[in-house]
Amino acid sequence: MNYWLFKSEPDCFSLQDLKKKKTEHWDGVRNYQARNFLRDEIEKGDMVIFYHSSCAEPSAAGVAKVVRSGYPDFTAWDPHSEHPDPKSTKENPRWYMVDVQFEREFKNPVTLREMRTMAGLEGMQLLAQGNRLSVMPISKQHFEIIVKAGGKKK
DNA sequence: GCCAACGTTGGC
DNA sequence: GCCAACGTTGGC
Repeated sequence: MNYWLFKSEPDCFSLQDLKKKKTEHWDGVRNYQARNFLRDEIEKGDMVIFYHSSCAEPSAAGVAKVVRSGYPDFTAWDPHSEHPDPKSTKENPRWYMVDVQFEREFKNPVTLREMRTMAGLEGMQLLAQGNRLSVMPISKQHFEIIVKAGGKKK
């Protein structure tokens, strides 16, 4: 089993939105490196840190679980979707997505600011300078440290 | 809103 | 295949 970190802008789609919907497809990723993870490496049963980016307090908000591995992102085919791509077709899909299920909301969201100073998170890709990937791997150790710091919400 | 870091595009 | 121009991300 592998661990991942997914970024989302909470104004767009937050962990609380996922909580309400229970399960949702993680569509709209339009970056090849992230696409390769979604298509080739992320498997059913993998765990995900749900990270809120581009907001007042960027932070790890909770945990989600992958319930369906990579399949074509059909929103790319729809000219009226958020992220249409006319070069992606049903016959030759360019973009992929997975389905995630709500697992846990942290009692205390773990802010980026905190993560930069927390022991044991050295080398985490999220903390690397200029990191822009919206889907990235995270080690089991780093995953567990963040989950522990986040705590359980009743 | 600014801007550094990065990915993508397209002319050559 | 290089690289300048451009667009986007995302923290601050």
